[in-house]
Amino acid sequence: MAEGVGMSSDLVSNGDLLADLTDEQRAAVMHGEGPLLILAGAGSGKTRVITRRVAYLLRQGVRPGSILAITFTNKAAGEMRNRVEALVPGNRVFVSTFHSLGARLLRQYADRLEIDRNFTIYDMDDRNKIVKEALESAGIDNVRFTPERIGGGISKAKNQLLTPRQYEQTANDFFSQTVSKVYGTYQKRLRVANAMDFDDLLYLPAMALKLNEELRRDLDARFKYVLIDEYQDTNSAQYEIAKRLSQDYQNLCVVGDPDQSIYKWRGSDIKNIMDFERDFPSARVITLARNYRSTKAILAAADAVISHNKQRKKKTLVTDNGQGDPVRVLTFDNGLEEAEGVVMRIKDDVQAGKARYRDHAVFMRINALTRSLESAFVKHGVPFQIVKGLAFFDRKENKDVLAYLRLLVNPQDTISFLRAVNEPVRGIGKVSLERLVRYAEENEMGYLAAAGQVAKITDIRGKAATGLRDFHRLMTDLRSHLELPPHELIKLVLDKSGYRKMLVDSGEDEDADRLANVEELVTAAAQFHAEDATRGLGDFLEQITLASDVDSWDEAADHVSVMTLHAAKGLEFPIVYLLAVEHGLLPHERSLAKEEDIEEERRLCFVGMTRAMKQLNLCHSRLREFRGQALYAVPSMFLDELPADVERIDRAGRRNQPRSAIDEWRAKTNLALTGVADKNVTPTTGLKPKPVEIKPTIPDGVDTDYSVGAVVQHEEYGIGQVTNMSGFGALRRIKIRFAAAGEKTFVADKVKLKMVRRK
DNA sequence: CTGCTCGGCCTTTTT
DNA sequence: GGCCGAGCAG
Repeated sequence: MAEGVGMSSDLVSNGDLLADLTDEQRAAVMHGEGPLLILAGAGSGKTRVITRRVAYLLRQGVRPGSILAITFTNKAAGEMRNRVEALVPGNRVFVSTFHSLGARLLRQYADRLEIDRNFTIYDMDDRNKIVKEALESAGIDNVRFTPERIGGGISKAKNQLLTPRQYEQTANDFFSQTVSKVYGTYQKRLRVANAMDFDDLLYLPAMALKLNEELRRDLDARFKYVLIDEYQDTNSAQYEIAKRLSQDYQNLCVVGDPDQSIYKWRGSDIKNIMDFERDFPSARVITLARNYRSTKAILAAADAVISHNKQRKKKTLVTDNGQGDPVRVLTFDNGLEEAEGVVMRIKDDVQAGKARYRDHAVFMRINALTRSLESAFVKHGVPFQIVKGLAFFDRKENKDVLAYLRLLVNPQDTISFLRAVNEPVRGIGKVSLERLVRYAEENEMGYLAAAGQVAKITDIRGKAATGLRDFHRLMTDLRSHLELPPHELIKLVLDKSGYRKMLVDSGEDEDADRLANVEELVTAAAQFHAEDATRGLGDFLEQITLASDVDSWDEAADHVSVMTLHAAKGLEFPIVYLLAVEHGLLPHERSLAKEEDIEEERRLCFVGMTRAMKQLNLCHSRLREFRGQALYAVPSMFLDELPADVERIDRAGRRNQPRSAIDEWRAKTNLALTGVADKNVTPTTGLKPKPVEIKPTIPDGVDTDYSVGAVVQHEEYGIGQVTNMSGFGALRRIKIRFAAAGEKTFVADKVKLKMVRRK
């Protein structure tokens, strides 16, 4: 659940905005004009304070249009918008992330900035492809540095507002010099494709505000009040935007907590918050130190850890909450037992009536660790949602269809052209495409336009030539329907491109799943259109690309939430499990070289710990499987920093457990695990625990016991019959044929159905 | 020239 | 476990 949801007072509708606030909170809400810095410790009710402040300003007569509120995720933006509207009905304030704001400004002021407003937003995959092309055209063999690393370098440069030329001046090591060699080419390639990467969405507006005084003045006057949440995680570009929007009207209110700065690696600069008073000498500073979220035990533990950071202003969180359960450190033998142990504990809790599934969250440092958990959840029939990296829109089939759509909106889009042109197969191979690209570049035209002139490209003949001509005709035809609502257009793409036919004809199970997924893409677009019919295909695509991981998180459903520590920022849960608190994972091994990086890892740990309201469990294993290898894992240094009164439970996974694979191994070899932690027992000699056989079955318990043939009732479409089921866990899809609406595919976990007749 | 398959390589965190 | 590139068959 989001921060503050637990406080009933947030449900005040149109009532007194101030009555239930502390003196400090009230001061922050009522602060009039001028810069304001709110240093808000974890759990101090900051979201609530910003929301109330916006509502307060509105009640004071400030026009909604002159308020700009910046949040860290689109989800947080939506929530704030709704809460403000509940407090001050009829007032829609502009709440957005920095990136969405940037995209909006770029499109709105496209003419003044001389850009094409139909630009495509490139995600990291797209970015890396462009980097790769740039590396190739610069003749740099990408053996030394991966496109990802180079792309990261370019990203950092842009976040620091360095132009290719400026960056060149600062490049004094081999890596930066390599980055410098492709940075300019990279930008050119983006512009040719009429594409923006994530960083451009900040870089270009920041530059425009810096260099175009007229535009700056306009926007400063338009957004007289600017509020920024999570200010400790702003980078230089975001800082520039904030500052330039707050020169003539210095009503800039920033909220943050230096102890929760966890994005230094992507350019965020803790100095922005530390130096706020220097940037705005008239700033008022309000500190919110009282914590309303956690028990004393949890706060003491979190405080003990974070106080080991040297680069830090000392501060202590206090709470009136009770002492609560002791913080637990759970030690497991291996990752499998850890996953099972955590899931079993959660299940026990729920079955004992102590908590609901939705009260639990499991955090981890890296996405890869979610996999073992997923199996355990499925095996024990515990409902869960992984707030994850590999999301719905990242699946191949959806990316393919989205490539068509992007190319429709922006015919210059090179990456999307290359993705869509031979999917389904049209007999256009690598060589023909290289020739087409060369032709397009020589004639300074888009790839799609070049495909339209394929007759002029003498070295493309036969199948490839026909395929390209067909593809160009297809896109021309589809483009004439661009004004259709997004879902209609997607259907048209699926039919006319042959993509649907390809999946239907294939007969592979996997392709049936894919078909269900692209059908669901249609549903998603239809929903998008239903929410606001004024938004078109371009808006749909933008929303998908700019959506953050937590945006897809369903906080209302009764399931355990699983996510990375980064995604957990800003959330709170009664019971929290932190997985794999081990040296090399938290702190991550890539951070071990520098003390300042370790401090960021410690802040990350702190963020995770302070999400917990009632109970906090820190888990680690003796053995960690990684890349198919089992390695001995050392407990994290952060565990040593905990206060003495934490409860340490060893071999926590043995409770309620069948004999584990490692127990069997131990019995067989007659060795005590702890005594042989050295090289003569390698994973290949049998140490690697055999995974307990886990079949991807449907979780039992929850209402997912539909089967093909069952008759169900849907609240919107009425009675229907289940015609197909596919996938499992969160990915489980159910296909239902309705009398009136025809066949629809749903996510089984999400769809609300009433069983009419079992099969 | 195209398209499929197999094997080697890498793996933090994200808008 | 997943992606890319090399190698091979049509």
